[in-house]
This record gives sequence, structure tokens and C-alpha cells, in this order.
Amino acid sequence: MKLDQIDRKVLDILQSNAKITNAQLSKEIGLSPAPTLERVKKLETSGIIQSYHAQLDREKVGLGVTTFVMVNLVGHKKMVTDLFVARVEEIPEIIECHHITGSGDFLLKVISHDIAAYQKLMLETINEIEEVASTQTMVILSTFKESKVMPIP
Amino acid sequence: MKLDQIDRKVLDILQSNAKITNAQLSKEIGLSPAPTLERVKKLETSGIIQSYHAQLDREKVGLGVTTFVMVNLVGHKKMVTDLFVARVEEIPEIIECHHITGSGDFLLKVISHDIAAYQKLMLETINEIEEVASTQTMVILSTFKESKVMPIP
DNA sequence: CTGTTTAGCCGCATAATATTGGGAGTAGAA
DNA sequence: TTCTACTCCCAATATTATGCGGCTAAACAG
Repeated sequence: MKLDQIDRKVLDILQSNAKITNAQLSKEIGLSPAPTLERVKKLETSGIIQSYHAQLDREKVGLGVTTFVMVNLVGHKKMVTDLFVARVEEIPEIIECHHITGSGDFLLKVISHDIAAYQKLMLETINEIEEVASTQTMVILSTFKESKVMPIP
Repeated sequence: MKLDQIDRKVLDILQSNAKITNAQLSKEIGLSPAPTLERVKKLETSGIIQSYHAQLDREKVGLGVTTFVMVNLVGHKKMVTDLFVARVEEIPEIIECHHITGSGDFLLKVISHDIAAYQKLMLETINEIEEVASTQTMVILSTFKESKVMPIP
């Protein structure tokens, strides 16, 4: 499926504000509501739009500490990474897990209530995973940009 | 503002599916539509729910390469970081920018069409920023978890 | 204990919004 | 030119959100 300029505009708008009404969206892209809705549905069924999410204020829900944890595993066989990934799936505080190139094997994004909770999670859960050889943490001091809008080429 | 169990459930559901109708949401939490809506509005006006976003399939919109870029700046004075952050704001391919502890100063999340586009961005834009002393890139080979739902304590 | 207040609930009526279907205009292919 | 496929608009209908009045139960002060 190929996107035209209007589709791109729709995607831009829905990325930054998913709660816009179809009527309003149609105005902003310069079409009437019917074809606008048709386009959105097409983007959804084709899988280009995967899902819609509410974005929460981490501080206000009591998750004030976010960290990136670089993980090295004890080996690089498929079994080792499979087991590691399976464990990661079960830990809700790990909200992202990427297999990466570079000096580490995996990069995790971890959210915690505070530093104490982070420490507890590391000591009692993450570093207890059999496949983990070592970890190195980067604590986020402040976040200057966290855009939910990707620039569509 | 303090959250009760029902609020938490609402937040859980809206994080994983923001497009749910109020009627459906009310069923899932076991209330009637009116107080359900009231709770959601309260969560929005209090700022606990910040915004709603559509999540796109990166591959399908032609953004197949995601990278983390660790950046070291030429100094640590406020002016240096301010100028750096201002430049970062202007670059849409940088979708996250965090000030971190550890061996780097900043960690960026960068999305590109392909490796060539990534290389061009690094050479012509990011490494051209005056305040950048050095960068180190981690290319994401695959992503095993990317949860949009944070576990509310 | 008891009267009072308050927060939170429900059901209903109404307003706003999404959604569907029919038909018309238009560009590209043959 | 003529056909085809596409995309659009308008208008009718179905869904959904929303505001209001009244009820109930828990919290609280006397």
C-alpha cells in the first residue's frame, strides 16, 4: 500500500492526537468526513496504524525513575537469548527490550517508582536472570524530547 | 490526586487501547457510562493522562532502522547543553533525547529509512552539531518488547 | 448513636459524532 | 471516445458521548 500526501497528513495528525474527531480531522486535511473515515480505516486494516495508546504522566502515577539498562548475556546461542527474552516478557517494569549492536547485547528501558525500587528490581529480578552476565545502567536525569510523532518519509 | 483500583484499571485499559468506547470501558470496569466518563475526564484534566497517540508500523511507513546514539558533548556547562538540546528539537528523526548518567552525556533514539539515511543523518546533521564531541551508536537488530503500558504502582 | 454532609453512583433524555449507502465526477487505459 | 476504477460528496441512520436529577452509602460531627 502506498501513501499519498493526504495519508501522510492523516498519520501525522493521528500520531500527535489520536482523540481528534473524524469531523475535525476531515477539516484539517480538506476532505469531507466520509472519505476521511475511509482512509483511516484503510490505514488501520492495512496495519500501518497498529494501535492507539493513552500517554500517562510518569511522575503523577508514581513512576519517577526511568533507566536504560545495557545487558550482556552469558553467551550468544539462540537458547540463551530466547530464555532471556521470555523472562523479560514477564517483568512489567521493563517496557522496552531491544537486541542491539555495540558493546552490549540488549538494551532495556526500565521504569521504577524510585531509586530504591530500581535497586530492588535489579538485585532481585534482572540480575537474577540466569542468562544475564552483566548489566550497566544509565539513569535518565531528564528527558528533553519524547516525540510520539515519527517523520514519514 | 490519589488513584483507586478502578482508576488504575481505567488507566491500564486506556494505555493499551485508547480507542475503546466509553460504553465498553464502563462494562470492563463495572460501572455505568456516566461515572466512567467522569473518571476519565478527571484523569485528563489532572494531567495524569497527557495525550493520546496512534502507533504506526515503522517498517510499513518506510522507517526500518532505529538506533540509539550515545552522545558526548564538548563540555558540561549549561550553555553547551542548552544549545545542543535546541538543535535536537529541530531534528525530527530524533524522537527521544535523554540526559543520562554513565559514560555518555545524552542518549538519543533515532529513526531512519535505512542505514544509508542513518549514515547521512549522522555525518551531515548530528555530528555537525558544534556541541557534539563524539557519538557511539547502537543499532537495533530487533525489538522484543515495546510496551505502551506502564505498570501503575 | 444519630442526623448531616458529601462523594459517587445510576438511568434517562438529548446532543454530538460516526458510519453507511447511493450517486456523481474524473483520470487513466484501451 | 468509452470503459473502468477510484475517490469524492451529500444525506440519512446508527452509535456514542454527555449533562442532569435523584438515590445510596460511607464519613463525620454533635
